[in-house]
Amino acid sequence: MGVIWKRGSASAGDVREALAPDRPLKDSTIRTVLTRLEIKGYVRHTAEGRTFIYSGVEHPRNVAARAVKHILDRLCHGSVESLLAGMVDGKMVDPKELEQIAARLAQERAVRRQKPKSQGG
Amino acid sequence: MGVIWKRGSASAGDVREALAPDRPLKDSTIRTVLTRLEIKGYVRHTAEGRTFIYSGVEHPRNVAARAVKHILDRLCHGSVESLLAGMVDGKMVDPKELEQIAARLAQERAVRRQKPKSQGG
DNA sequence: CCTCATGCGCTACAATCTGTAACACTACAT
DNA sequence: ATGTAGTGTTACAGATTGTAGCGCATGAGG
Repeated sequence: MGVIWKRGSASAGDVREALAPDRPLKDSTIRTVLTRLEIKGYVRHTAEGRTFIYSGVEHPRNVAARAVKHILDRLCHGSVESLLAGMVDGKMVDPKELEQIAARLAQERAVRRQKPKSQGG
Repeated sequence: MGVIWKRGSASAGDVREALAPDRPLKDSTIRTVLTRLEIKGYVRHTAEGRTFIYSGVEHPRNVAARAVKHILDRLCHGSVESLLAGMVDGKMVDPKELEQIAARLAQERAVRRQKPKSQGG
């Protein structure tokens, strides 16, 4: 997945080359994994000539968001506050920074509300 | 895990009873799972007479925080902002609410700084 | 002391997931 | 026709997960 996300899309060969320094894998290995990922719905492919080009079905950020939601529900009774508190506690985020991020996010939303018919998406 | 976290601690029997309505499992099944959890370090037990009382090693909130950190690193290049943006996007959190939470968290930290020698251990 | 119920340790077994790969077949370039 | 790159199919070991049986020890009761 990493490789595909980093590059946007990639063929089996591309993935193989990208991974090669770390893990010199056989061509078939890569393809097996790619196929499995596709079966699970994480990637999709289109044929470019006789070569399959794989690309992620979803933005990693969305995948992340869903994963976190899952954690949230299972481990924090759905409370975002509890989760963030835990992260602050574990020094994974700085509360000050968090405030700024939250502010930016809120403002962004506000802007989007103001002009909801921007032709994006 | 859920049962143990909800109750703080529990014996195999307790867990079994708690789970029974949903999934009527054999006694040995529960114990196997509990043992496995212990091997993996998620729970710990103390003997109460001949009965083992299991309790979680860590607060679920900490477990959650670590899990999220993992996601953060793998899927968001470590950017909290990206993650939260994704969650706002997916309507998992409200940015307004996020601001409030961040504010509370920041203040909480500030307070803790001010009187760092509160005897809470 | 003998017997019964309760709870533990150990072992088991199928299903699934994960990592790795070989082999056979096809299509394109020469 | 031949070689090469790329595909589909199949395989296989190790780990994880869900579920459970069996035998042994120990406390309760007679």
